[in-house]
Amino acid sequence: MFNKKKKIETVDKREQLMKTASQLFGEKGFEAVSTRELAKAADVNIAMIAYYFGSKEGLFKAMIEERFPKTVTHLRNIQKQEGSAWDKISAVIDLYAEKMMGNSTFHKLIFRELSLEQRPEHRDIILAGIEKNWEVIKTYIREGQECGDFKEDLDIELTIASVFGTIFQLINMPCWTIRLLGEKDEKFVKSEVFKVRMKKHLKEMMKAHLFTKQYSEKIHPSV
Amino acid sequence: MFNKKKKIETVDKREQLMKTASQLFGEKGFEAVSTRELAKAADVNIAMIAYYFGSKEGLFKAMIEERFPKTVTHLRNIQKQEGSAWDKISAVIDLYAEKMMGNSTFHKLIFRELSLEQRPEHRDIILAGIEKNWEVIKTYIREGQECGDFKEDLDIELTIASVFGTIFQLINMPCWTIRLLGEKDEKFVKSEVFKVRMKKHLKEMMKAHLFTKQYSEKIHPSV
DNA sequence: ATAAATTAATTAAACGATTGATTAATTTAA
DNA sequence: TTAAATTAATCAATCGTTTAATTAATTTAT
Repeated sequence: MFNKKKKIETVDKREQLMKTASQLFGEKGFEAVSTRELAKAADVNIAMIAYYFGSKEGLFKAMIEERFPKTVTHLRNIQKQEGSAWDKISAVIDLYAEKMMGNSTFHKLIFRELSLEQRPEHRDIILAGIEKNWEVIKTYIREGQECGDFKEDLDIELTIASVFGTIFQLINMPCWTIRLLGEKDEKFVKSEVFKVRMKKHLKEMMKAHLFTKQYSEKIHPSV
Repeated sequence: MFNKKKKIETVDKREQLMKTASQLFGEKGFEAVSTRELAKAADVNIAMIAYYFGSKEGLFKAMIEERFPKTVTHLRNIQKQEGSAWDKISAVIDLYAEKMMGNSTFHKLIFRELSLEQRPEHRDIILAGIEKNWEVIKTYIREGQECGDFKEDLDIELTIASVFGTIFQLINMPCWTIRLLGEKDEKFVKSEVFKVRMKKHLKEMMKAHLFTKQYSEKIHPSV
């Protein structure tokens, strides 16, 4: 055979392991997934974990490092686009709703890792990746304050926590969410209908929270 | 000896196991804590786990069932007290801030369990305990709507998710929170200062979110 | 009330099973 | 031919659980 299967298959099996790990670790937790279960699900020999990643933990670390979404670029692109400060906050909400819903099992993993006191090294990697994003979001909020649209006395950090917390709560605990919403199927939290509803709620809440009374009067004059 | 040591010591060791399990499972996750580590930390023979709870999983289940906070009573007490609908929402925020901050390791455990697909039975126990609380909170929001204080077009369920999500995000991932707030010590998220700040933010955000424009005008007339 | 009998609580040691990791041999690709 | 990739088999260590023996507490019988 003259086809260059080597490189291709190499990448495939390494990638296959990371993909499967992301899925299984996200669903069950790192410790609950054995290397045998993982290798079988990835259709790969168990020794390949050590071959490519050194160990199960090495695979976990590599997975976080390589698959962690590089959101900061998208966030900065929002700045380049025209629009008011609110338009940018609105775009931030859209961006995170899309990102976290599109990769919910991975984000389950990420946030679970942050709630554990097991692997400080992983936490540092994750937080380093997130921290930059906060700064961009803060810029947008301050921009709205400077032009007089947003309130001056906002708790900017906790406002960010509320946006993340809302999405996280809804996405990472599907059983909680469907119970709250009275839905039957857990797949509902992955649906377009739910995504629209979540975005709408977050934007309405943030609008009321961020904008000054004056602005609110201007666009919604009282009867 | 005529002292009734038996019953007393029995309760002690059983209780000691549950207390230690709550702590360790909360910090490290259920699977990451071995029965030996648990028994040693609880200063109890390893066989006592099987003796009192049947198994490690049995201990976990018993711990959730027996230690899960019975919040619904406190929530209903809020109803009995006088005050506006907003006073009740405000009291709900206070209640949950206090409860979740006062027992953060246990709540880490609870919410982590809801994000996993491992033990459906545990999820059902937890959700059954939470569900009743939602209904009470919904009553208070509807009350505010009926008397004209709150907006008519609120997404009540997602509003609840935002309150829970904010607290959860801040409490259950201390490393995330101190990084966001620029603090050094993880103990900050357990401090009184932080608790006050969290309550203040949540109440201000919810005030802006829940109240009608008319009401907002009435108490904060624009210049 | 006291001794004997019974039950409950506790222990150290060991159980088989499974864990993550490694080996040495084999296959594949360059 | 050589290096990389892949395999089945095996490693010691640890896992949750159980055992059989012992101590402590309670009940029963006298």
